[in-house]
Amino acid sequence: MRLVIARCSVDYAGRLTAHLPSAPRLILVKADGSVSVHADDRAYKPLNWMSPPCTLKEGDDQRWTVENKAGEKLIITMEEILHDSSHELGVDPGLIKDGVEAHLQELLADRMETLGEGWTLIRREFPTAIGPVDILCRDADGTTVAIEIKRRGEIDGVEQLTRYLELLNRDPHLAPVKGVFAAQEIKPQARVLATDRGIDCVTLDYNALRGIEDDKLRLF
Amino acid sequence: MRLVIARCSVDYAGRLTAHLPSAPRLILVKADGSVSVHADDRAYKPLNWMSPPCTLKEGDDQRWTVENKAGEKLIITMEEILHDSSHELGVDPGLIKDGVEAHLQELLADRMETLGEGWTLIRREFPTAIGPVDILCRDADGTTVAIEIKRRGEIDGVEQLTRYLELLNRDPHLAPVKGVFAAQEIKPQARVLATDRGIDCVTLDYNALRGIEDDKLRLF
DNA sequence: CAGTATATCTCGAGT
DNA sequence: ACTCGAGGTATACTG
Repeated sequence: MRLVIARCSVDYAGRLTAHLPSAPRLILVKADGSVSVHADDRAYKPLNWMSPPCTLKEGDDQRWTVENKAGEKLIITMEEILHDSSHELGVDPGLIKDGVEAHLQELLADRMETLGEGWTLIRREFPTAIGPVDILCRDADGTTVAIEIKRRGEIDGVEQLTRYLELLNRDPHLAPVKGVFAAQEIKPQARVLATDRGIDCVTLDYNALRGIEDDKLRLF
Repeated sequence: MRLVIARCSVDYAGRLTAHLPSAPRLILVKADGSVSVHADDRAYKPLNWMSPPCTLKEGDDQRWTVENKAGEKLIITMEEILHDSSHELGVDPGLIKDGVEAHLQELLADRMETLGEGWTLIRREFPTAIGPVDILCRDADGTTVAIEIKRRGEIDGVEQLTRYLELLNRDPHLAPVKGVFAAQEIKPQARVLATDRGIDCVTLDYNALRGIEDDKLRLF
């Protein structure tokens, strides 16, 4: 990892064209060849960047050119180098996450009765031609139910579930298939759309589901 | 801007919980108080971060705690400081962009005849209850047409246009309203869905549109 | 390789 | 404060 603090101007030409007028900035050159240009605010997003794989050519005229295979170019014109240091970091062991959609899916699949007495799992990630349905199950009456799970339930998720339901209901072995939209939080617009389409909405309590799971584990 | 290279472990507790085992990393502390943790790969996304506004408390036990108003916490446990430097950068003049959807919309609105002879603009950003339609116009027959413009046309855009068309066609003053999905590039699946719904697809040539515009400007 | 869904998405505009 | 849409989205995963 190379850290350069420099007064520079930057031009990007690729999916769009963009220009940064001259100012002092941080330029990060990483071991994978990627380059990013940061201002002194905003944690997440660089002002400009080139994702790997890409190659950096350091011209003798203070002009750095970073290019990728698609022909996108990032040109950094150095006007004054204020700091320049390099550091060996090695490969990062990576992030361990918890609480995402995958975990909600596992937890709910393990406790279908959360949705109602007598509900039973058919399978998780039920495959269809347009992608896997998060959970396919049966309700107490034996009716097939497709469940779409999101952390935050928005309109896109309802559209997605609608497409799955259309497809599943064409299969005479499965039809009729009902829909359940399950999320930790469901946006009002998504709820309205879902209800309008006869899709039930369920708010999932992540901590409660996890608590149940913990209790289960304690039994063994 | 403060640059710290350190062997550290990191814990985030907020919208999810996440843990980074001990390894050498770059920690960026910016003038707005934001903090980000970078590995030696990937230009765009930090391993971990806290967006502003937030406050950093540097404990005496090598433990940094960054917290925001929502109670999200980023805890960095420093094990070995390998580099630590600070730099004054000042406020960045900011990015100048060109070529985004807004510009496509302007260009197309100025040259409706790109879509066919006799096509006329009604208005850009035509307001509806569920949001503005990019362009509302009339074709050569006088039929109302709603246009959705994207840089890259994917399924979401077709769904969005479909919702607009449903709504617009309920208005007897406008109905029947046809749909046109216009983008620099249209994904095959989006094209299939659009065609299936009777929506025409148009590929926009940004450079050609801009060229026409440049010619126009040259006349004055 | 392309297509799809996710993201601590971020960010900005509009209400 | 909230919602909605756009992003050079990036990134991971699946066929």
